[in-house]
Amino acid sequence: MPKITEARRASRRAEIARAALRCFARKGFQATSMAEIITESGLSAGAIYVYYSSKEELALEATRYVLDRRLEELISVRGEWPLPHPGILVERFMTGLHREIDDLGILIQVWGEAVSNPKMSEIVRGVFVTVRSYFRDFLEEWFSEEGGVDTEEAARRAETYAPIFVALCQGYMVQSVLVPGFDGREYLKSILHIAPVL
Amino acid sequence: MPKITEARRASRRAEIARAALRCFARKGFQATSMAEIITESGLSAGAIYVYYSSKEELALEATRYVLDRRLEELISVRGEWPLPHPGILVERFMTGLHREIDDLGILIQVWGEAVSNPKMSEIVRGVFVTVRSYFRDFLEEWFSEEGGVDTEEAARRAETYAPIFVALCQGYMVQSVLVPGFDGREYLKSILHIAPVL
DNA sequence: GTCTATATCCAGATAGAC
DNA sequence: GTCTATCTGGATATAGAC
Repeated sequence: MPKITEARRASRRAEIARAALRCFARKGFQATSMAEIITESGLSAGAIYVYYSSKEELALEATRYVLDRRLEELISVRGEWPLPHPGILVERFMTGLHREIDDLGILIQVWGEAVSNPKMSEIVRGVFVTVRSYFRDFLEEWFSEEGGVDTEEAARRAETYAPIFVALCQGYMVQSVLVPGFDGREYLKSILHIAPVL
Repeated sequence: MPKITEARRASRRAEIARAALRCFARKGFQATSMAEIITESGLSAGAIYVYYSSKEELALEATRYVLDRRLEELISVRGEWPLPHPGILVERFMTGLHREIDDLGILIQVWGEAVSNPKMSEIVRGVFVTVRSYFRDFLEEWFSEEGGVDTEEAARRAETYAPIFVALCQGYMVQSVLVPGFDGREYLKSILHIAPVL
């Protein structure tokens, strides 16, 4: 049983997770040592292990910490009128990302880690599916309102095109991290000129 | 000076690189130990270190090995008539990928590694830039032939839209690796219905 | 709860016989 | 060139004082 309040414990955990994230962003998950996280956090080995039982648990919690905050913001952009072009959603999503995460590289690293780590993979998959649902729901409305098709056809198209918009977000992230000189603003503008039709 | 022929040496290096890649695909770069690579290759520690001076050098060479083969194939799809929709290029690229690399996950892991490893980053950047040039050149032709615009405008649009098509390839890879149930065929088909316009 | 000090293990890389 | 055996450093995680 803990001798501190639950809130204090949660706050300490978050503090440690943030320190770990800064290290992970610099060197990646595997290449970051506990010693580095300990230094970055300003605490000691003993203290860290009171809150996290292993480096892996810490990595997973830190990852959830970043991704979940991202999703909260994403969901807050619904119910608007008139419906903007779906590309606008990509733009907002990316702008929000830049505002909250100074280093998008950590996300690319998380994907890489997820490839060989089932727990990480589950976290990532959850995020992708949520984002895809979000685009699907929006597109369904959009096709209904702007596309002049019945609801069934709108739903079908939405289901089909949602992964494309997810991909446009993912591609933005990859290129903004790994291609020096990538012009994000131009990229986002171009998406607005791409219209899904059938 | 080597006591074996250069060809034999290159063949051994490639053999080791392939063994390393199989390990990397399973566990990622950092999590793979030299002991695993040694076992997978069927050789011994001493033998490996004759051909590669460090694990890092081996990882870089193995990465180049995969990516370069990919690019060769990509470049072989030029000069066709009539010009197909640009989305067809994405389809061909992805189909080729699946044929040559059984596990696309290794590519996602390479991106993640590249985030914190400058040498890896340079390799990846080179590939992305090459692919982007390829799409740019194709789009320039395509806008000229099909878009009914002058060459200058065609060049401008090509430059603008190329990163979008690169992103569609990247997004395909990410989702096919990390989203169970991702329907690649449907995804590629949908791209054909998305027309870039200005 | 937090610290310092350390046990324990396993990694990458090398030495030297063959 | 290839092997076996091993050195050496640094990693995670723990013990025990405060």
